[in-house]
Amino acid sequence: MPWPAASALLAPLAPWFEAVRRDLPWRAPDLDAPHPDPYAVLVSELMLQQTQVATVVPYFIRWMARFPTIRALAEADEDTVHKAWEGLGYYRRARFLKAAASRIAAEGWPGDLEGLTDLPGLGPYTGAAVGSIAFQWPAPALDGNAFRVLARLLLIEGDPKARAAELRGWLVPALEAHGPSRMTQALMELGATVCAPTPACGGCPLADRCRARQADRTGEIPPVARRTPPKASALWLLALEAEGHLLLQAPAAKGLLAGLWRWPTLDAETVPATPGAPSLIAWPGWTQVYTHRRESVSPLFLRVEARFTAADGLRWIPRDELSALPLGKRDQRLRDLIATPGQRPLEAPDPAVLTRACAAPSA
DNA sequence: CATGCGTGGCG
DNA sequence: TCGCCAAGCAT
Repeated sequence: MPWPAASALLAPLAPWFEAVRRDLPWRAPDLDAPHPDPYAVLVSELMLQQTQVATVVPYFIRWMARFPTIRALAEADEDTVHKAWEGLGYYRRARFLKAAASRIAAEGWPGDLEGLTDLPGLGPYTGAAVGSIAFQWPAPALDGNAFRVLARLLLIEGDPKARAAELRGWLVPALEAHGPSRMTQALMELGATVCAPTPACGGCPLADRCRARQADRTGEIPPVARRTPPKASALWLLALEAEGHLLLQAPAAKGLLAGLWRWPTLDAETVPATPGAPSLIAWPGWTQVYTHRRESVSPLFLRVEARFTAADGLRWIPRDELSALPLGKRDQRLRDLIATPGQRPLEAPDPAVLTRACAAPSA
């Protein structure tokens, strides 16, 4: 069955959004004008990738105070940028955002959708979101929310992302009729608050025309994708102190927690626990969960007499400079622990083994 | 194109 | 406790 015209089908979304929309710090009051600060839209959209609104709000406010303009961000150093992103996750977004700011500072804002999508960290969704919300271009932005709403409304079988191009073309007249910024945000807001994975159809402005609802199939549209189970590992997380300095691993260029400083880790499989361990302080461990990994973390604190020549990638950091370094949640947790008294462990690795593992190979 | 990338909240 | 997932993107 062919789809009805988008402009008429989605018309109830516009007044609904005007009535329910939240006053978020990146939103402009006037939905019909270009946004007064496209940079604010860019920042918010990068932060909102795979991240919920409530989590983003405080980060956005601090970020805009710290880097108020494209130029301020373009000129910032990488540790500062990561520090402002610390705890938000998916840290390469921070590097992409800085790289995008550098390009915009040098070349100005792109003049079309393709130019936006070519910026680092901007794909089909984010490019269209910035284009429609910041510049009022009729570029449909399809995120997970929008795909779910449209899949149900139009009763699309299978993965709606496979029909993204078709859906975007279908949506353009609706954006032109009701306003690109208004329609883009309304579609996502509906998916986030009403047409959620478990829908609340009673509050939906499109309930009377929703094909999935008419077929009583909202529970199975769209289908949920299977995901690969996380890999499990176990490690010692080591805070090693000497002469008022702590041993940290410098940021990696790619991979998990790239761009962040980390405590040295030792594979718990290769460094067996030994009873005693008199000079160590340990705390009860915890399970650290990432998207594709589960780490069983055992935090340790070891003081040694003198700084030794550290292994490649490890650096001695003065204790009072530690708080300025960006760390992931796992490493923040040990940073917090060493500020408080600990307990002697019953089981821990041999301190000599830990020290040796962090030292440069002797000549 | 399947996989990797963080974290917090929810049922 | 645990699995699911949230305004995706790059490789």
